[in-house]
Amino acid sequence: MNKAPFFEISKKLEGTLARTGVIHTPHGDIKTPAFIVGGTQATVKSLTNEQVTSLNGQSILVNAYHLMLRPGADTIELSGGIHKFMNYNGPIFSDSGGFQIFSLGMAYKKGIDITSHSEKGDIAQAVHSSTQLTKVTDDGVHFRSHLDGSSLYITPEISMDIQHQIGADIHMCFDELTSPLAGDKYIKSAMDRTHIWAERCLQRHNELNVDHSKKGDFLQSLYGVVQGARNESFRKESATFLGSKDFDGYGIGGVFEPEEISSTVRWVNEILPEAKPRHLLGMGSQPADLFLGIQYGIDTFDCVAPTRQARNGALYTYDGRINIKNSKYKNDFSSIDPECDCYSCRNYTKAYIHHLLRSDEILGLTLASIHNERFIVRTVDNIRDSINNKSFFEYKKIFLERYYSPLKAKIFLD
RNA sequence: GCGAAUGUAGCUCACUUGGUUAGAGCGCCGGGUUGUGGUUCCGGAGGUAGUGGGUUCAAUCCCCAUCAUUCGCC
Repeated sequence: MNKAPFFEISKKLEGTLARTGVIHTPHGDIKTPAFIVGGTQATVKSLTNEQVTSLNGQSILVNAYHLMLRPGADTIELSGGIHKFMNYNGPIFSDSGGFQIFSLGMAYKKGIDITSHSEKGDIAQAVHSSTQLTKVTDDGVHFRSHLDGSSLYITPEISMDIQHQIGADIHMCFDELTSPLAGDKYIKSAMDRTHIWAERCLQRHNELNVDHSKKGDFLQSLYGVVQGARNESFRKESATFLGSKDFDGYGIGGVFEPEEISSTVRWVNEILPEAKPRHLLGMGSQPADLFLGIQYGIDTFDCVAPTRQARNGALYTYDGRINIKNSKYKNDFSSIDPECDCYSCRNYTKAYIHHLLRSDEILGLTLASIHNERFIVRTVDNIRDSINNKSFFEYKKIFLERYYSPLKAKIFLD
């Protein structure tokens, strides 16, 4: 069972952990650094795959948790795999669903999740809500479907079975995410469990790949997922442990704030094997995330916020974020950003998109999503170019000082 | 012309057997969203209770007049 080279580094930026390169997958290459477009339920909300491709999206990330609930992994397997099911022939990542089970899944649509509670510092509530609807054992996790409340059980092996049935190119290990505000004792035990689960995932994954090989199907890849919250020694321990195992790449989970990137992500990436790609899970909704992540060694990002924010009217411009639903745009017939090359900016005005979103018209979601997704994808593409031509730091300074303010950008420029 | 019903926030309507600061939904103004929450979440502004009298310690509420709207009848 010989796999082609999975990741190749092209250029490294001296004095940083940044690099450019290529991830080779059975469904095409990904030039890195790259922003992986969020397509949780086997669709990038409001966009066709052609639109994703035309805004230069190189790859889509789907979510095993959502897909196992609906339509079910069996249906996707029966259809011929996720690429055929959703008619997307580019590289596809799948997330294990660990995050949903530990945060979203238990309190879906109730405004209660670990992130929001960590913002409020409401540890008791976060811990309470995280223990109410899920039960973690060393073997696996009992939890309830957010769709119908039915009881479900996932182990690392079941997660790999599901992900292989779905059939993406790159999978994530089933991990246990902890609140950054949880106690060290719990963070440590969850991390240790995540490590054992990672070994179990890897073993099952390799067995499943043998099956694929026998059938002549393409081989799938697996990333280990680093945890350890904000604790430096835990993060380093996690990176050391997982880095010694034969994963194809690594996901970094449990990072919530851009300020954590220059600490947490750096600790981890200084240890992880340089020759393997690193994916920052769930981060990348603002330029600072992208510049810092790449500077500290991230190769790929995924984040649903650009499209979610677009659907709610928050649009990126080089001069900062605007809310297109504000009344001041009612009669503004200029494009969202005069420097933007996206389909929406080339063809439509602020006033029109303002009207569509206020009227709850479906096209508004599409035009806004195209703009935001293009803005983020282009920014990562431009950062990649800036590494190749060694202008990274100049580009970063100019971009961030303009997007935020020179004062605010300062915390990201050290 | 006669009779009836209804007039409370921009709109549609509540509540009050008469008693602190008259509420809701929608709309309006603004903010949030990071391993997905389109139809969402969080704030905020906005009312001389049609108008004028009367009864009462106290009226959006009871009474009278008047105006407006709607329906019905001549």
